[in-house]
Amino acid sequence: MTSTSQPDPSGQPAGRGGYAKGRAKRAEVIQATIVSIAESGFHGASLRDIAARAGISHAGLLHHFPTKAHLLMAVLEHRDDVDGVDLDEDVAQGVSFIEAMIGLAERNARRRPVVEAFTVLAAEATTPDHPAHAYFKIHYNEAIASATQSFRELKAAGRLRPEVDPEREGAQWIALMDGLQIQWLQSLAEPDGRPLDMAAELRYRLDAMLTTPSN
Amino acid sequence: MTSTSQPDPSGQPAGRGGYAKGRAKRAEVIQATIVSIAESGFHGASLRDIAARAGISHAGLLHHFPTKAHLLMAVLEHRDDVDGVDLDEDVAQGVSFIEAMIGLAERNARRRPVVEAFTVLAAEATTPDHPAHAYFKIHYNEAIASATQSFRELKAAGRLRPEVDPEREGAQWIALMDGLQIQWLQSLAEPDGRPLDMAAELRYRLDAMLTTPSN
DNA sequence: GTCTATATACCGATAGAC
DNA sequence: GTCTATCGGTATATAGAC
Repeated sequence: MTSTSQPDPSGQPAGRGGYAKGRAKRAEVIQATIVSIAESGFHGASLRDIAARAGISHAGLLHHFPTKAHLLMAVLEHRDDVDGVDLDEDVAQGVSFIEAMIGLAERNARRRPVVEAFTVLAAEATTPDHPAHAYFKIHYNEAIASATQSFRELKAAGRLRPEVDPEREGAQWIALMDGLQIQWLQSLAEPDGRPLDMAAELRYRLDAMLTTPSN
Repeated sequence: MTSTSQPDPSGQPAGRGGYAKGRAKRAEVIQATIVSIAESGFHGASLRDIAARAGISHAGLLHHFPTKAHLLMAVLEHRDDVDGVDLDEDVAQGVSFIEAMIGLAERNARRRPVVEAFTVLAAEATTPDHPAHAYFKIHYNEAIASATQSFRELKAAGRLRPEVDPEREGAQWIALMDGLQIQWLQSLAEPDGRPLDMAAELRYRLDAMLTTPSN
């Protein structure tokens, strides 16, 4: 045979693992969308700009994602998949959700466009008619619930100082992460001085609540 | 951070009480801009929508503010003036900056569009080429510096627990305020359940750091 | 100070060729 | 699967009448 690893150029099912080219282009478009939203927000990002970054026309993009809102949802779902894998891995190893969130902050410090995009989207999506509003409502409810539950467990294990209230700390932990992301992004825009260390800030906050140091 | 009075923004010397109508219309436009940015962000807000809310045409609006960016700057400066008056008042009465920020959170809970607009602007403006980028860089540096200094003073007065680090708490205090604003806005979009009490959350956080209850 | 009318550019989305 | 061409709409900004 001639070329060995030709992944179905015709765009047909091909039984097991078809649509390789289509899925690769979709992934490229999703990455381009994250960068564009990071720079301009959802309203400001244009399909033409995103398509150009992905190396296709904007009509070609709309073949993969029928509307701009569909594209946005694909970005959000993709992020859930990526983060979910890492968090599940940590939790499977017995790491508490709170500790896993510090790990997430560490990984985020290596993915600036993702943080930029989600920071602006979370702010935009507080308006009820934003296409990502429902997503962030669920996303935040779950994150706060998980953090709260984690603090409850730490409290039950006697690892939290007596005056610490798990019911408040869950929401405040998520709020702190969001606020630190804004400051981290701003610190990257300042040429002098080193960037904010989000994970170190979170570690400090957690240690301040623990009866014994975390590490 | 100019907390003093505006020297006639219309550009001409008001002399003996001139330009009253122009200034009133400018104020109306600024309020309309806040609402529009709150709903759509800066990129998504349109001059036609803003002008319609203020009861003029978009060309009439551009008579007062030559470009969209000029309009944005006017909004930011106006907010500095309004908040500056309240904060200066508190500080003049001997209230610490941290306590004054809790008061600000209380007032913000009665100004949803302002919080919406500034939450989305702060996120958008982390990109260096956003027209509000320079403003927020200064704004955050000042806010963090003031909060840090306030924590230093509390520490020196022996009112902070020994393990509390004033150098970290200033930035974390501002981060917490930002994150709570996002959650407060989201809580307003949920018909069930009562809204998040930002001031109560901050009071809890402060009390957790103090050797003696704050109030 | 505000308007109508317009210039110029870009938007999201569709149609149809290949 | 991707393209070119195009539709209908809206964007910021300007020109000039009143």
